[in-house]
Amino acid sequence: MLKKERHDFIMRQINLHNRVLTSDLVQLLNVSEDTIRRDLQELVDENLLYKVHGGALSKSYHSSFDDSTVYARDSKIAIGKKAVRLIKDGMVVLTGGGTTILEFVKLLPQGISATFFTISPLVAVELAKYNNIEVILIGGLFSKNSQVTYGGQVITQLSEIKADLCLMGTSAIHPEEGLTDTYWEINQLKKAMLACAKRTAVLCISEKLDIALRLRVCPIESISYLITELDVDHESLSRYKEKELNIL
Amino acid sequence: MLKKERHDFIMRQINLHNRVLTSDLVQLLNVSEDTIRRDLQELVDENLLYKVHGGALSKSYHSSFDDSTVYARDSKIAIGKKAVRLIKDGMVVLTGGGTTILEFVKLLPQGISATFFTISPLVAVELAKYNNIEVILIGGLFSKNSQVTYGGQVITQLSEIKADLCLMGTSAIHPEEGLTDTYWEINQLKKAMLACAKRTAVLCISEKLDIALRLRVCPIESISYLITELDVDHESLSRYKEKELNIL
DNA sequence: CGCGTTTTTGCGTGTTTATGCAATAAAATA
DNA sequence: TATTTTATTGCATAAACACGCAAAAACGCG
Repeated sequence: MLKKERHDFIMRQINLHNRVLTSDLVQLLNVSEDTIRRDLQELVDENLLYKVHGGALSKSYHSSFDDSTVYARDSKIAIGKKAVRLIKDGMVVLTGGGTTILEFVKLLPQGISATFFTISPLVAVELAKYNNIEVILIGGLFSKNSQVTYGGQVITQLSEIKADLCLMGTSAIHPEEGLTDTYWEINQLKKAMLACAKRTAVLCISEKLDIALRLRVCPIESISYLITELDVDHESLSRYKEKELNIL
Repeated sequence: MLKKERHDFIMRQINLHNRVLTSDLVQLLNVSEDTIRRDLQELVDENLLYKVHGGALSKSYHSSFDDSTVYARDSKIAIGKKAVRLIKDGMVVLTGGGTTILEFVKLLPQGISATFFTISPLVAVELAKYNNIEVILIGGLFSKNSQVTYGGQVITQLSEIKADLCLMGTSAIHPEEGLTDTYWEINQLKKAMLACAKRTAVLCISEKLDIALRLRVCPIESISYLITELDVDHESLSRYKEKELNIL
């Protein structure tokens, strides 16, 4: 492999993941640490990345990333970390859209190998950064509000999928009313997603607990996992605990 | 073997594999290293390839070096502006992916009303910013490299679409060889896209002119519009003009 | 044809580049 | 603080390179 190609490879990794570990590159490229260090140094000289102890970081990552604008980002990261624990190698996972799911994707471990179906283009793009994840984007009408595909075509395609786990964000959850939503189309969509997965995990920041909206997606019993940023023993969750769903 | 033949051989290797090693060429062509180096140097002088220590790389292989700063952005905006002129209210348009298409989308006039099918999630997200554009994302396997959906499912769905216009980016275009590409899946995809649109516009920055890659997508006659950043009367385009396709 | 010129090619020599190794220093981690 | 991990530095080696030279081939032209 030519040096230039190695540099390109490194830059791709950086642009993709915003970071690289020296040790990873040594393995991936099959060269000595020294070579990688020299490569990184040269890329630094060209002003293409930041070098840090253990690897390198993307330059753009620090300056221009609007991660901060995500509402309640810390909570969503906490939720994401818990959700990651549910993912095992070889799984077939179906995900919805939304910023919580997006944070979850960013927290997946590098080497993970799995198949992901998703109705969210942004989630697909983020998932594509993992080499061993197969990404299938479910196509259809694209919703300007929720930034996911929806409509009959999506539901038809969902009906052909059999997933081990479905991860979905939520608009509202209530101990008695279960999962609810405001829009008919999204409601239908969620029903279809639930139907095609063995188990479903609901990612839900605490402020959406105990709310019931107009349309019912499913009773609380249809959900396998409820993931919030709260401690498992937090009192807000007590009424959900009684319902025998796993709380993370 | 004549020098010219050797040069052609080298260029073929480059277009095929995006790279060549000096040592390989020495073996394959049975000449001294010096000769190969001289050959490569001459090809560099003709602006046909990129020379690096150990061999040479294709010029069109800009890799995916800088994701953050779109390569040749100005040219792509110029192309985008021209492409916008083709879009009329009420049209059904099919688009591929790539940065050129993305720039085009950003340049669309606000009020425009149309239906867009696309295989690119990023394009879909961008299109969603227009209130009167209906966006249909065609789903399927998601390609990590080209960031578009591909595969049998995509092609099946494409076959059910009838679009007025197809806009696609290009890897290479050549007056005799037509549209060509390196990857089988992308090749198939482009064929399917062409087949479902009445007319096709190819968005192509000038440096991709006169290049022929391994796999043929279609002859030049199947294309309706060729859009580059160059002036219509630029001499680089003269050989395309003869082919009676519209040049913008 | 003859003869000078240009082109092409390979070889020798010295230089530069790429890469790994080893010893040491610095940083992170426990 | 002790220990492990990661960095730095200098050095060695092999590969790749540049340059000049010379032989051979191709060319041009009277």
